[in-house]
Amino acid sequence: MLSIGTLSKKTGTKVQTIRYYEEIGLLPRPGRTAGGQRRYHPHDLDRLAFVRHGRQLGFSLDAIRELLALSDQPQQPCAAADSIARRQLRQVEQRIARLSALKQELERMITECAGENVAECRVLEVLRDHSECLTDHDNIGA
Amino acid sequence: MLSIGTLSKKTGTKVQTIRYYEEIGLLPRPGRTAGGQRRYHPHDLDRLAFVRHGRQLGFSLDAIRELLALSDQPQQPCAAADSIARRQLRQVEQRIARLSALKQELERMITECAGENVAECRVLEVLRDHSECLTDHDNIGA
DNA sequence: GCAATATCTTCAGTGACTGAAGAGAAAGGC
DNA sequence: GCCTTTCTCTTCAGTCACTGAAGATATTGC
Repeated sequence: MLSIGTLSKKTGTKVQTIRYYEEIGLLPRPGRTAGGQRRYHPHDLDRLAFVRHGRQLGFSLDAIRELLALSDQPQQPCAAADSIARRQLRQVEQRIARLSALKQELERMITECAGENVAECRVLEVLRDHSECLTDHDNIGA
Repeated sequence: MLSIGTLSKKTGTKVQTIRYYEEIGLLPRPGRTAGGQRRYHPHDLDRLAFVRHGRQLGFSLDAIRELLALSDQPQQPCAAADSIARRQLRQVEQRIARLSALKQELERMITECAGENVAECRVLEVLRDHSECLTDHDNIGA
């Protein structure tokens, strides 16, 4: 039986985060001691590690919820898990593409900065200049 | 004199977002019609475009606030703007590095997925397997 | 038995918006 | 001038994924 602090240390998850996952139903409600403290099975540690690993891979908690539901039914075909992962991969690729464009623009701003005073500063000029504006006006999510 | 809707269309910013920027002091409080509707100067349009462009480059609103303050004082040396941009560049590079690692791991998950049923699904296996866990336990921010 | 540490609940806050409700203002057409 | 449609107003709550703090109680180690 593991305390919440032990789970926290073993997974690198803050105690409050573990309680938060419980609250939103990602982790089952654990048993309690006579005094009301949570006590976990090793099984719960695995589940939490799964969640954290998914987060580190950039999955949303909703996606992780789906993946957990899949992994609870081992007879299902794995196409669903595959498609979740592919969706995630596409999102990651999009973010990389967008960030690479930003990187280029930032580098250009910096290298072209004359270093004199703000009036000629390339950094501010780029931000001011509407014509160089990136044209996609939807998500920023950088 | 421009209505908030015109600003919204010209910059691709939602009306509520413009009001939000006003509320947090990024945009000055505009004049009002007799009926209480906001009316903007072209000057305000430029400022909003500056903000939005900064956001698209991944600057936080706080960073943009600093940049705006700099651009309001054109006699200052531009070292400050430069250092904000460099900081931003470093952050962007870090995000790209992290996302590239995620991309690799996701690709590996997907290509190795046998496609049979969940029990052998590589996607879920990777998430379950603690030993393959990325070792940095701090920020996720993907 | 006591002190130190861990855990409890509850609430509020973060960043950067977004959405909705319900009411009033402006604009265009006739 | 009136009517309808569209715009805008304020206010409040919600999003995501946590994070922090206050004040009280439990457990652990010595």
